[in-house]
Amino acid sequence: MDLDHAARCLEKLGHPTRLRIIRLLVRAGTDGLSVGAVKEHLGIPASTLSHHILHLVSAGLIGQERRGRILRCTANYPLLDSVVTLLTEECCTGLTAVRKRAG
Amino acid sequence: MDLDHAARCLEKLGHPTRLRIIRLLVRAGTDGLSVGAVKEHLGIPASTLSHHILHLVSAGLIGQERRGRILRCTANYPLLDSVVTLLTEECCTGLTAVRKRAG
DNA sequence: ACAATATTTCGATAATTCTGGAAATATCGT
DNA sequence: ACGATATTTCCAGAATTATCGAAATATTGT
Repeated sequence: MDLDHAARCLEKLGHPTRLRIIRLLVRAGTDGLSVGAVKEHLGIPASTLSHHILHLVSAGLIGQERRGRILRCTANYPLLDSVVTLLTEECCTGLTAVRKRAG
Repeated sequence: MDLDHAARCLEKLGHPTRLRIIRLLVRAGTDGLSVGAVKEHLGIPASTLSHHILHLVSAGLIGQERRGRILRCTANYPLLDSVVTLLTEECCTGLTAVRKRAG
């Protein structure tokens, strides 16, 4: 996970709709949710949703597995973890110290 | 820190140049760096840099303090912490469990 | 007032992103 | 084969973002 890859992931996460998709999928657990279920939850047009999901897939943030007509989406927990880790370690060095200082 | 605000922050962090700026400033500590110093480090035109810095300031990710001709930029550690926290708690619930399960 | 330094604003262009209706594709059950 | 369901792809338009040279602004020292 280098800085450019992290930037690409953060860019994808940095859209309200996509962040909602990720939140849904993360909360859905390892079974994930179908595209249709996500659509119901968010109440947005199918094509718009499809585009956003494609963004997330392209960055590897979610995975997909087809089960007949249904396409199941799951959060890529390890990758999300890597992004958070880089943001914490690479970019937030000293954060702990600052927080301690601030109380 | 609601989801929309987090998305705005992530969007700003999701650009290679801006992520480099943040990394520089975080590593520079609470004293931060001047715009010129950042420019030297990254080697990009002043106007381009200025725009990116404006993005980061607008999201509150960095703060600025003028000292004569020099404009000192500092990372907003608490905000960065909030973003990481939201991404972890709100969007990565179950991550620890998954990791434990995976070994 | 002037020259030098630091940074922003202007202005213009190119590129990318977002959105969603309509049509296409894929799969299923009958 | 057909109709229904699930999802994507096509297409277009609107909006936003990225880039950077040139000009403008602000500050300092002399």
